[in-house]
Parts: sequence; C-alpha cells; structure tokens
Amino acid sequence: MRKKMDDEQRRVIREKILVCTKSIVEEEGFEGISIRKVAELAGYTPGSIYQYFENKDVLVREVIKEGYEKILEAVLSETGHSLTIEKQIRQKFKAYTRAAMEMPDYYKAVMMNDDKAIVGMTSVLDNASNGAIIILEKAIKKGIDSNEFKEGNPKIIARIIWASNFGLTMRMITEKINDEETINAFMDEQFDLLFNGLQKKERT
Amino acid sequence: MRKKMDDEQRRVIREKILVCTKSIVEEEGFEGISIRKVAELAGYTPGSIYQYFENKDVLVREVIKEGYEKILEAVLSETGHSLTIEKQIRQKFKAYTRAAMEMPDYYKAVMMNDDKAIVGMTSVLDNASNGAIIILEKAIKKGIDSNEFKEGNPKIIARIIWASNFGLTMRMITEKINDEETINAFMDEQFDLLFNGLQKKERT
DNA sequence: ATATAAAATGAACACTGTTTAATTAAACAG
DNA sequence: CTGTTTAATTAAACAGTGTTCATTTTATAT
Repeated sequence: MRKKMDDEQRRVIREKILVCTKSIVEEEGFEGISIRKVAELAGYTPGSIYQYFENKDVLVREVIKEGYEKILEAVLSETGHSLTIEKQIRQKFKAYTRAAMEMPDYYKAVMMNDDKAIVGMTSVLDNASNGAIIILEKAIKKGIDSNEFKEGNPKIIARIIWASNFGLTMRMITEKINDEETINAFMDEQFDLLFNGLQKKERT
Repeated sequence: MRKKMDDEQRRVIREKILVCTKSIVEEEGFEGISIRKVAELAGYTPGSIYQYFENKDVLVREVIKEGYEKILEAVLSETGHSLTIEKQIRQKFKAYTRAAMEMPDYYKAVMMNDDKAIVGMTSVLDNASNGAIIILEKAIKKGIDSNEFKEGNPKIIARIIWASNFGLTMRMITEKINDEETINAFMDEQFDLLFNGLQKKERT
C-alpha cells in the first residue's frame, strides 16, 4: 500500500504551490490568481491543489500572510538603537512604509481585507511583544508620565499614529507616488505634525 | 420601422439598472454584483445590459460614483459657518467620516480602487472649488501667513490631514468599530494631535 | 507479483462576463 | 389591415472561474 506522505513531504509541495501563486501575484496581481493557473505552474491538475489547500481563500490568505511577514521583517531589522525614542519610532515607521510600498499588493491585501483571519494578522502589530505599536505605546506612555506629552490614552494615540501612517501609505500607493523624495517629504511632514501635536503646550 | 429610443428613455432604463445594482450591493456588497443577477432584477436578459452599459466595470464604476457623491453631499451640507475655521474643518471631516462609515462599501471602493477613472473621482475632493481639501488648504495657508502655524507647504499638509483621516476611517471600517462614542473619541484625538501639531511652538 | 491505500486525474457542475445570430416588437407606408 | 423596416431583446454559445468526486495511476508492504 502506498505510504501516506509525511508532514515534510506535504510541506514541500505546499511550499511549491505557494511559490507558484506568488509568482502569479508578481506578474498579474492578486486578481490574476486562479486555481487552474496555479496548478499548471506547479505541475498538477486543479483538483490536486485541494489536497494541499482547503480552498482558494486559504491559499490566498497564506500568500498574503507570508508577504506581510516580509514587510514586518523590515520593521524588526530596523534597529537604530542609538537614537532618541522619537527618532527610533520615526525610522521604524519609515522602514515599514518603504517596505509596504515595495509590496503594495500585499500591503493593500492585508490592510483592506475585513476577513476575520486577516484582520487578526494586522493586530500582530498590536499584539506582538516587540511590535511597532507596542513600542510606540510605551514611548507615548513614558512621555505622558514624564509630563513631556499632553494628557491622553497611549493606546488610542498609538493607534491613531499607526492609522494615520497607514492612510498616507495607502494613498501614496493608490495614487502611484513613486518619487522617493516626495514619499520622504510626506512622511516626515506627517510625523512632524503628529509628534509636534503630542508636545505639551498651550494653544495660542 | 421601430423608433430609436430617445435619450430620456435610455436614461430611465439605465437608472433602473443602476438602482437594481445598488440593491444587490446593499445585500451582498460589491462582490455580489453579477450581470445575470442585475439583469433578472431589472427584468432583462444578461445581453440587454450591454445595450446600456459598455461592460460590467463601467456599470460598477457608475454605482461607486453615485455612492461616493452621497458621501460628499454630507460634507457640503455641513455648514457650521459660525464657528472658527479649525472647528469648521473638524466638523466637515467628522461629517465626511460619519457618512463614509454608513456606506463603508462605497467608501472603500472609491478610496482603494487604483482604476484611473476612480482615482480621478477622489481628486474631486482636491479640485472642487469648495471641496474639503481646498478649504483646509486655504485655512492652513492663512494660519502660516499670519505666523500662527509653523512653516510648511499648505498643499502637502492638507493632503496629510486628509490621508490621516482616511487611514483612521478605513481602519475603523475594517475593524468594524461601530460604537459612536469610540468613533468620536478616535476622531477628536486625531484632530487634536494634527491641529496641535500645526501650532507654532518650540519643541521642549 | 499482487493487494492495498494514497495521490493524482479528468470530467462534471454551477457559476462568471461577454458576444452574436436569431427573434420579437414597434412604427411607418401603401 | 398588411408588409416592410429597423431597433430592442433574447437565447445560445464561448471561454473562463472555483469546486467536487468517481476513476485511474502509483508506490509500497506483503
């Protein structure tokens, strides 16, 4: 009797299917994914794909997840430990945005999808112990406690900064703004506004 | 010989098709739109739809456009002329966001679509003589000229505020935040940050 | 070599957008 | 009222989609 594939064999085939799907995304975007195309590229018939992925959604979700993880890696590999906390945050966000704009399809897919499983992925940022949001939240709390920042809920403020950054990134992607200088100008101005807004000062 | 339909007759039928499409969107979202469903609802066969709309994209684009116009109306109908400029802007943005969150599918469709014809629609906001962005831009220019706001490019700052608002709105839609109080808290905090950041003051 | 179970296939189903030949319907002339 | 003409509508087909499942192929243990 034919032996059941072990987990490693299955993993290899799943990986091959994922790689083929990603290559389709690179050439035709997420809309271009079709089970038949994936199958042909992987050297299978369409039906076989279902032996490795429950359905198309699961396959696509996996591809999105792996793409987004690459974007997140850009944040984590950006250390800049010698700078002030504000500059650290700024650099991390900029690294994140730069990575997102290099994989716009993936960024869009993960940020816009209201599929529960994918919304959950975005909150990786919120939950991961060293995720950008947590670092940001702690820095803000520190600033408030030391009376440097104005009063406010650090959790809410952190999320607003993150959402604001997302909005600008998304608009730059949608409007196909590619010029590195323009991108930098927009991002710097946004952080200037937001961080300046955090300072504790009376309004004139 | 059968007379050609006049423009009014065609308009009426187009309108009927649009109404049917919108009713599908309301029940199943934009993904639910299919020419066959639209045709059946409108009392036609699929082929006939193509007499009134070049293709599905054109039909969908028209539906998106009309939906977004409704969102924009909310901004325009929000007068609040007795308040300060900052409060006017704040109120307009809040009206816009509230309208967008009541028609999330349409807002999402218009803001996320990189289809040239639809990106053009979003710049209605930029171009319309009394669009939110222009008002914002003028107010910012005034603040800078009167030495009240810090130095900066009003066009860029206006776009950043708009993009930041979009980001927060989109995240609240995606994360299905429905509580009116929470929505208000997030929006107010965002404007506090951004407008406070605009003030001309030395950083401590 | 053969039996057995797992993997892979191929065909089918129900759907999609779109095109086009054929049909139906309406308005005019005689 | 009867053709004729022409526009509106339809029905059928095409190529594509995701998915399922009976059938076939394949690899292994006996």
